[in-house]
Amino acid sequence: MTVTTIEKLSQHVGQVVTLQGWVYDRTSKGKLHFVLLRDGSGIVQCVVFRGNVGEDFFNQVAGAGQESSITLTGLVKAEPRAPGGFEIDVQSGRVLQAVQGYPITPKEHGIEYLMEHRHLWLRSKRPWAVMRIRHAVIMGIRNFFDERGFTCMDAPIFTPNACEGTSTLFEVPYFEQMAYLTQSGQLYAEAAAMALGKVYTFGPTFRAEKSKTRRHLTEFWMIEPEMAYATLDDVMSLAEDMLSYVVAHVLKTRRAELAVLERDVAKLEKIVPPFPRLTYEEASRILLDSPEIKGTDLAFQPGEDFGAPHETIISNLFDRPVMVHRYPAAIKAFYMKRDPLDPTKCLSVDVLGSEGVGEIIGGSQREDELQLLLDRIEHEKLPQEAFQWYLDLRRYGSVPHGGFGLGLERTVAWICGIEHVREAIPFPRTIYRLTP
RNA sequence: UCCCCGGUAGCUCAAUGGUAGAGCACCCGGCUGUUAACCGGGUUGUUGUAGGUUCGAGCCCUACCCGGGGAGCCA
Repeated sequence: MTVTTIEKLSQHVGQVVTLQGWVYDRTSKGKLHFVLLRDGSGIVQCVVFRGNVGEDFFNQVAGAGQESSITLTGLVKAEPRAPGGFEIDVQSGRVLQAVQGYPITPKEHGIEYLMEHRHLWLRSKRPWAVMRIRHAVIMGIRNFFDERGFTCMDAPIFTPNACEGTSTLFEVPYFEQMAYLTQSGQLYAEAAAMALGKVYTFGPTFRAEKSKTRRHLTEFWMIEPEMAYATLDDVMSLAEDMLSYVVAHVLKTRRAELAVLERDVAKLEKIVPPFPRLTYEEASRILLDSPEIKGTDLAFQPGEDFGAPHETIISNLFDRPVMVHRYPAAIKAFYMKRDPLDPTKCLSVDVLGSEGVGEIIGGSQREDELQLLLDRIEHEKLPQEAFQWYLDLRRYGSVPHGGFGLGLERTVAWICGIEHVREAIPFPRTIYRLTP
């Protein structure tokens, strides 16, 4: 007898197989049960006739509510009446645990209730699809960098100081001193790039910002490639190629999951290079002329950073991600290199996801001249002693280099077409949620 | 930190200041093709907490707690 998984059933039509899973839903009709069985790889309808399995097992299934653990053995049939097109004609089985009163029913639930039961909610179709796509995104990213000769070099999570100095950090006791949870692996990625040329970090990142929006988590995963001998153009090309590669990988391997989420696949199929590139100045002119916000509280102030509504306006003009580059240096981080053609600007880029989802990537060419970097650190009133090791990178063999940071959950949310990043991570951490 | 919204049965929600309700879930019975099954019957309440106003508060007032949406900041 073959033990298999639901996603492989098409290879077993006409055979007797055993499935190991849980009752996703059941409807009973006198002498038969329709058991929707899920096993993590998918969901399949199993038909249990009293005449085929015997009184005993039939009655056990009758008492097996949602999420009862159960194994079923039966004949795999192609069956157009069944959801998914396949069906198991059950011959025997075993109820490991009969469950009554599973808290998440097929009916509607509020988000608070679902978040409170996230450990169980993960079993439902929608989180299942999102998590499978999240995995495909991660695999796509790793394959992309691997194919391009990047080495994964993860940065520490305990850090001695702020890397950008501005964001709020989580402080934790570290023996006799205080440490901070990392808010970016970038400075370490720069050191790694000087050692291995092309590298990326892939790890959790922590921001103690008191943000309460659909785009924010206090703990999220970030991918940060960094390349020696790279310019801003190289950084933008890398971002464009990587996003296209990842979307193509998801389209190739996660069609069923996108269908569960009712994602408009045609919109994803348009995500191919080249992405539109706008300078900050060009984007500013669009915003200043935008009738949507002209004269309102949201009106754009030249020289300022873009707010979320501004990003949405720009992103909605295109059918693929937009790269906005050369922001004013004054509103960007100290390590970003000035534009030699306009020293008020820096060689930075933000990539705004399509369909108005906002920023998914922030990157730049880094300042590689020691003195200019020292000037910036002083100007920003950052503690110079904390950056001595970082400054060494400019003392010993400094080269032009750059990279970016990609927010994994924002990317997954964008590809899945879901509203809120909290659904793009298994156990979200937000300002008011630390459990489960 | 600021602005807005919410908290009533296990869940989703109703309820002019005047007896706290429905659907679903759950339990019992019926049904060999269900897709959120259907039909009949049944069980379910510290109205977030603490005060206050009132003859009378789920409803009005105050404070607090919890959550949701947004701003700022960011990925």
